[in-house]
Amino acid sequence: MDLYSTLTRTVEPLVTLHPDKVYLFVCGPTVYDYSHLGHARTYTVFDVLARYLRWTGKEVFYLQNITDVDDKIINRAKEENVSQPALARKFEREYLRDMHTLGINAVSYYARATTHIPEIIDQVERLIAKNVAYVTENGVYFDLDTFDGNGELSGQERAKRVSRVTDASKHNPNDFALWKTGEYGEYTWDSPWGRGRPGWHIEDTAISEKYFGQQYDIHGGGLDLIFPHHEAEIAQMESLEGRHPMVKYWMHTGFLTVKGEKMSKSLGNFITIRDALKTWNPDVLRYFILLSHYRSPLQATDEGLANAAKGLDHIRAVAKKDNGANPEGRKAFTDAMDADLNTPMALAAIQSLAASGDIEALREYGAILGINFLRETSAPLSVLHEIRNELRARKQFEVADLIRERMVAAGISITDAPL
RNA sequence: GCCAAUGUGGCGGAGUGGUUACGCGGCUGAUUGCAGAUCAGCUCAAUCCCGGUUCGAUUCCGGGCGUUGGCUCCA
Repeated sequence: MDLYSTLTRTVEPLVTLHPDKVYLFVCGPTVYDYSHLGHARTYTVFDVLARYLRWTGKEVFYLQNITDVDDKIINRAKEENVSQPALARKFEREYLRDMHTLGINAVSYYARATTHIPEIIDQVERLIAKNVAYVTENGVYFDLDTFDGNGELSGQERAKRVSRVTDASKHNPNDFALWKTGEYGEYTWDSPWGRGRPGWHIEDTAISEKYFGQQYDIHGGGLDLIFPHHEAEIAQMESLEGRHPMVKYWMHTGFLTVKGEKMSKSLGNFITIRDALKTWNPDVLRYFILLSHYRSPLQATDEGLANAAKGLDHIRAVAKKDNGANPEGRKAFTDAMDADLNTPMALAAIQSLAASGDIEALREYGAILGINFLRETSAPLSVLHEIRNELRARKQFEVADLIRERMVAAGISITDAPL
């Protein structure tokens, strides 16, 4: 399989550090609010990546962190007059529920920042010992002047203002916090530098180092994390022992936009996953997301979703008779997936598999994409269908139509064959 | 200002140095208790602009313009 890496800006064959094993780390959300369609996109993409790699026979350790200590959480908890842990746990639960609904189930392990404080403190201590970090009265900062590789990922030379904290105690405005001393309510811990809490970037490297070591295969996340977050991760991790690159394949998903603007919590233009699910079912959402390549921008519009719903319906309507394997169609599918996870092309292959009636492939590939391409026929439903057909055969159309009307109202589409 | 992504038909959205997927929509016919769906066929139609390389560029190179984003928390 070939993958595009932001680090080299090219598509390269995936060569993992250990044959047949893939270590995949994806930045999870900060749990201070409901997740929106932008999150749905990113996590659907990596869900499909992990499923596909596993399908090809690789053992995938898919690690995702949950940022549950952060300014946003502190502020939000204060606003809502609840404790930080209560707020974080609540939105973590909601996040996981949304993921479950969307069929996102490939993550091997979710790691909370707050349950890895000893690892974080340990990593900060080692960075200080390496003389790449220094202690001030406000906390511990990373000394960016010691790291030559900064800017390699984002293309920004000598990246400026990595930290949002303007703190006179810093040697350089670019330096970012590893540990912030102070009292921050429930989420404050003792450390060699005084009570406080971790900086944003250090949690990811502490967690990934614990489970993967200092080098691993794929690091994913949204495009918005390249700078400064991922740059900072590289600086931290590669400063420990100088292993370079910390990660060879940096995968970044394109933005989901609404009316031409990026969907984000700060802009307030976001559509939450649960709201979207009121109108569209999870299969349609996944189909819509995979209809465009993961690095392209994707417009969230009702027309686009409706288009996706119709397209998926079409596949299900066509895929009826089992005509056996369609080797060209199968090869087209895997070729597309191998080509930097080209899901739009893979879905084109699905169309031809449906048209030719390769039911087995549709079932198998549907499991990779997390989409059911076959019409569901539960036992009660098929009984209902049988009864309707019997009624139609007896020309009792009034009752048959009533049943159809009710079923459609309940969201179950019906296709009658000619009598 | 610096950095990055992106710019394809009525719409969504791929690939490609020469014949441009796939879907949605549109049209015609078949089929049909009706609706829908399906089947056959059709139409339709696009590669931001200007240069360069080339027999030939939408594709490669250079420049420009537009859009979105990053430089502040963000998937």
